[in-house]
Amino acid sequence: MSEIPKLYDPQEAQAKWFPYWEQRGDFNADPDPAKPSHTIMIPLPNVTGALHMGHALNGTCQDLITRWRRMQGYEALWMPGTDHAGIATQAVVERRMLEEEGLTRHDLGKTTEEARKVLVNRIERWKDVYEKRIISQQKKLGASCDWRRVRFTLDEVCAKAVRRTFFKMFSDGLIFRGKRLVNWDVHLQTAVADDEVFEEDTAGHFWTFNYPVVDEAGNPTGEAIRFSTTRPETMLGDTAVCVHPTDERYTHLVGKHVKLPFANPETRDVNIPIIADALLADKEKGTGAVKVTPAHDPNDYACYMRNPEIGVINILNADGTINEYGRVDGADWQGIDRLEVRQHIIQRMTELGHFESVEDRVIPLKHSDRSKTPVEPFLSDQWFVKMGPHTKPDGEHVDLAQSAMDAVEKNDIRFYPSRYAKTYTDWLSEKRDWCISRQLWWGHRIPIWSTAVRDVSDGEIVKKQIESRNWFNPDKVYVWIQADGKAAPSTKAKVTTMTPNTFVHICVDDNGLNLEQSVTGEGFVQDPDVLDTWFSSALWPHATLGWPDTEHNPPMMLQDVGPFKLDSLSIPKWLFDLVPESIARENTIFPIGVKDQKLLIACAEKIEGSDGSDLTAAAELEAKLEFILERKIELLTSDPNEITVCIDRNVEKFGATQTDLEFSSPLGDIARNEVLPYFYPHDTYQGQPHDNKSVLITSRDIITLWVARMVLTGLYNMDGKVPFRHVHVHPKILDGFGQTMSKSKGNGVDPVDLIHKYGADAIRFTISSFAGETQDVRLPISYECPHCEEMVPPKQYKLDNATVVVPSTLKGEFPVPQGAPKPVLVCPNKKCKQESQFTTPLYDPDPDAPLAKMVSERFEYGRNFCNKFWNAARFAMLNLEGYTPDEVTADQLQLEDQWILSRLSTVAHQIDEYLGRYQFDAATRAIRDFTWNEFCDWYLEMIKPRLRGEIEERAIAQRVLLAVLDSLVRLLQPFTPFICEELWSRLNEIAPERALPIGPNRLNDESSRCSILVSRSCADACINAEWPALPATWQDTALEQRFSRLQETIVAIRNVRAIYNIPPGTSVKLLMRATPEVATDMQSVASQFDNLTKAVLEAAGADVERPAGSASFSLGETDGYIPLEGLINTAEELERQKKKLAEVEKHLKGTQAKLNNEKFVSSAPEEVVNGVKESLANLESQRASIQEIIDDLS
RNA sequence: GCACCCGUGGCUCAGUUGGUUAGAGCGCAUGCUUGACAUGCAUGAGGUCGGAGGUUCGAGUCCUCCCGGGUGCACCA
Repeated sequence: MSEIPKLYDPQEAQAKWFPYWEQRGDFNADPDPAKPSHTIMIPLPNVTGALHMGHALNGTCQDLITRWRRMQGYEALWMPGTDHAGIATQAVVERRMLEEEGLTRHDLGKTTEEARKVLVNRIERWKDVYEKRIISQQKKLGASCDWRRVRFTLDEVCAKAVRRTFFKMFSDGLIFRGKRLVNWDVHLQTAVADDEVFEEDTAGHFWTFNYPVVDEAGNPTGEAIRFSTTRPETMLGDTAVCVHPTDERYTHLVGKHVKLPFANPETRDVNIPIIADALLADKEKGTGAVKVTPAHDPNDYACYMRNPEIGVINILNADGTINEYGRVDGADWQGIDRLEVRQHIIQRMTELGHFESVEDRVIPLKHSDRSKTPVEPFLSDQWFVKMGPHTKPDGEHVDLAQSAMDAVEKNDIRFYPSRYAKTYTDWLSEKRDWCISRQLWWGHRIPIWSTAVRDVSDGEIVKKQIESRNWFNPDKVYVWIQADGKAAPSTKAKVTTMTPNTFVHICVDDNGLNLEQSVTGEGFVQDPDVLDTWFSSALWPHATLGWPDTEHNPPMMLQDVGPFKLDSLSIPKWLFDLVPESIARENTIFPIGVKDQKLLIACAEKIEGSDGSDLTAAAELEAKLEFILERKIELLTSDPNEITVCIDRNVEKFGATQTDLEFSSPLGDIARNEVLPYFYPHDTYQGQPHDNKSVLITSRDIITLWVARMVLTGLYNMDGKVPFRHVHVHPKILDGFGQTMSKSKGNGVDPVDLIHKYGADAIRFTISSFAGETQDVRLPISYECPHCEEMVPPKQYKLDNATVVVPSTLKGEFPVPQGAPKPVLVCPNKKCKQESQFTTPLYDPDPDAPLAKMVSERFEYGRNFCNKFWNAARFAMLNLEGYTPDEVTADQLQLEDQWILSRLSTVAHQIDEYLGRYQFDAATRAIRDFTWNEFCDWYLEMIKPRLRGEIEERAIAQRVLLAVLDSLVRLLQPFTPFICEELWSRLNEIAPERALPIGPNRLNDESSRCSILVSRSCADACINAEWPALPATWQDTALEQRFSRLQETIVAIRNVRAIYNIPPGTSVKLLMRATPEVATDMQSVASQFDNLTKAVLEAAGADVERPAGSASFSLGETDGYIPLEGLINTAEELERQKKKLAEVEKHLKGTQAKLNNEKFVSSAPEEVVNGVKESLANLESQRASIQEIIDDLS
């Protein structure tokens, strides 16, 4: 065996064991009817950027559960992947493009379609970089995902599911076209979602104007109606003035009109109605009258929906300039920016005498997160999914939101902690229709082709087109004729009527014909928009398992798997049989699947050319590719099926795409998707009852956006089956100031930096100790000086409206003045005082200069624990010389053995309970306390004499020690997998056969001579080892109580030793007064007093007298005396005892009062009363003892 | 405005259905250089559980109000 270093080296273990697991296929999960399944779908990270602490927490929880279930015998799938995150990713790439090249997306091609292709291409490259980085970060943390199954929301598998779902919903009439006010970013010329908008208080003005009231002929009546606005330019789009129906100032005007002072009668009505609407107008606010601009204000739009006769006028172009409605009476503002037009209008209104007043006001203005510019409310056509009750064309009733609420109501899905069910239900109960179209280029393009029918002859042409096309197949193509002004879809459209002002929308099923080619040029144009990112991520749980393909398992990606053995992969047997031996030789090549009667083969380790040369060397691979292909084909010409070869790392070079890597059988009856029914929650699998556990582990901010939508699409697509049974919501990680961590605040910590400093196990262990049920964890962070590793605390810095975090010892100014040097961190360590850069959102660091990383000392918790555990194992292994595996019987066990086994069983059961409720913090504490405070501090110390003793007692101690250590390594594997695998391999080397505690016998059954520990050989790897199932009967409360009496006594002796400063090497005498039973018990463990605190038990019994000049302690049941003639200061000892007495008397008083209270005695439960009585007796006995000592001393 | 969460020793957090003397880690103090571990060992100090009421034999735990911190959703002419 190699030497065991004193310090655990996490980096070495990480480098060694992750590739080991991956190559062995330990993370792989494939359907196995003999095993129950456990599924976790990763909350897919965005490819926008690298992972942060929140992801680390999220990943740790999932990996913990996955590893735990895997050891318990579940086929545990943790599905990895990433999200294309439409708007966020496109915005990042566009912003970089603009900063670095001065290009907008429109500059990328001559036509929009061309530019679109170029942009998407660029984003794809960005995605490749970050996807890789994200996956490598996750692997560094030890994530045991089935990495063969990595999915991306835009890949072909997900795209199929998206198109099928869209078609299904469309033909069910659940998808419709409607108007909606969006937040329009005039700078990026795109809509931004509500959650991508931030509010900023901006200095603005609050103008009051008036509109003259006119009579029916349009002549002024002399009256005017006053109103206020912060955006005067919207007057161009006013279509009404609104008052409250009970506002007596205005009731006589309702139904009359006002004249827009300078409106152009050629483009619009110049007289607009005065309407009453209680929801819009508020008597108390402003003048009580409000102008209505439906196209540019959400409330006004809602008012218009209630009063459609007033009409809508959109006055803006996409770039924020005013459109043709800017051509007004006496001026032309078309093409001028809205803010400039605002000034013109104020001036014009003033000239015409309609200005009343203006005041300064701070206005909360919505800004785009992406461009940081103000957004404009902008009315546009969007696609929606109906969330509430709906009748499908076939008459069936659906209610997507309701179905998702019911699933939680019926407990098909449970939230942990349960309070989050409320967030979920509250949001769903609004049943607000889901706007699914986004004006972006990066995403799933909406599979709709449309054309407008302007007049009757147009309609006839389109009608003939549709009817005559051979591509029209009612099952694959769904046509929706959207009549003017009608938002909801008609019933399944027959192409009969084709009235003017109609839109014809065609949606094609994924398996339908290629409409793009068929209809392009026929007047049909594909919708330019893409789908909301959440539309594809909502399908994640079933799409990644291959839905809607029922005939093939989802394809897998083999990436960087390295050399592996043929038999280590879970390949269906039938496929295995197909491989000719000549291909399988050297275990280097294995079949991947069959496609179009072609066998796909991957080779991994070494391919020999005919001349014996190694063709797998990376540099040579490409050049000799053709040769290999030919060679293999030639080799197999006797086979009726043609053979294609593909290589794991470079699939695409062989002309195969990811989707070619399909597991499918050439035999018809096996050709079905097994992965979906096995891993998606079903109660049965292959006709047998099936135990599937599945949990979604996520943070609370996406309960609505993501969790709710996964449930409703899951129920909709999967015949009413929920996508997961549990939802665990974990806390958020905040910085030391209590703010969320983010790049823009400069307080984001890169988990990889932490892993580098403390080790992955330490990070995992610390993180899981945070993950409790009460939300939000503060993680104070520091900058680490790159020169001397000094920790530099952060401080907050207010910058404009944002708060950023910067080092507290800083040289330089914020914001950085033009041309001035960037601020730098100055190390506060007097011996260092060197400067360095630091992570900040304020500017990019120079790549060459040293950078202070962000770390947190909190992770020493985990690091120290790992090291402690390492050394405990080290101690055990150093003491295993001469170990022989054999049975241990109950009567061979010492007190400490029985105790540690009782504790072990208790803790193992606790861990199962806690993990089952996702209480990671409690589980972590339990295993830590056991390992450190019980196993190390007491058990190891107590068996040291036996390990140095005679052969027989040494052998028993070794066996029990090894059994406990073995269980401990297993129990810790989910928490700290790397160190456990390292220890496991060392244990397998030293003691391949070791005791696995099993068996039903009670430890305290002295008459039993049955073996309670049975040796057996262990699994190769800890990751696959059996999870400890320790008999609950080993837990022995009485024994644990006996043991704590011993512990308390030892602590009391140590206390005396510390107080009187007795050197560690000096022995003391100990006398104990106790009941005969306790005295006997103490005598039986007398050697431990000597061992643990150098105290020699001289006497124990009921009649032991306190020797003069003794230090004393009283524990209620027992009193102890340590003769310290000469050492003891009588006055000090007296003082100490008096203090103790006062303490005891205080508690005694309270306890007596309780028992004197008749109501307490009569109404409290019996065991509580008995407990108090016991406590009283104990206290009284203590008081008596202490009093006696005091009398003696004074 | 509505909803949810949090406030426990200097710091970060536990505290199960109310029930004997409220716990831990870090930090602090004192003492430990020989074999598992100073990323360690031993001992100790430090808390009227944000405030005020209430329910109860009994409240850190339940109820009401208030104060402070956070989050989500709505709204802001």
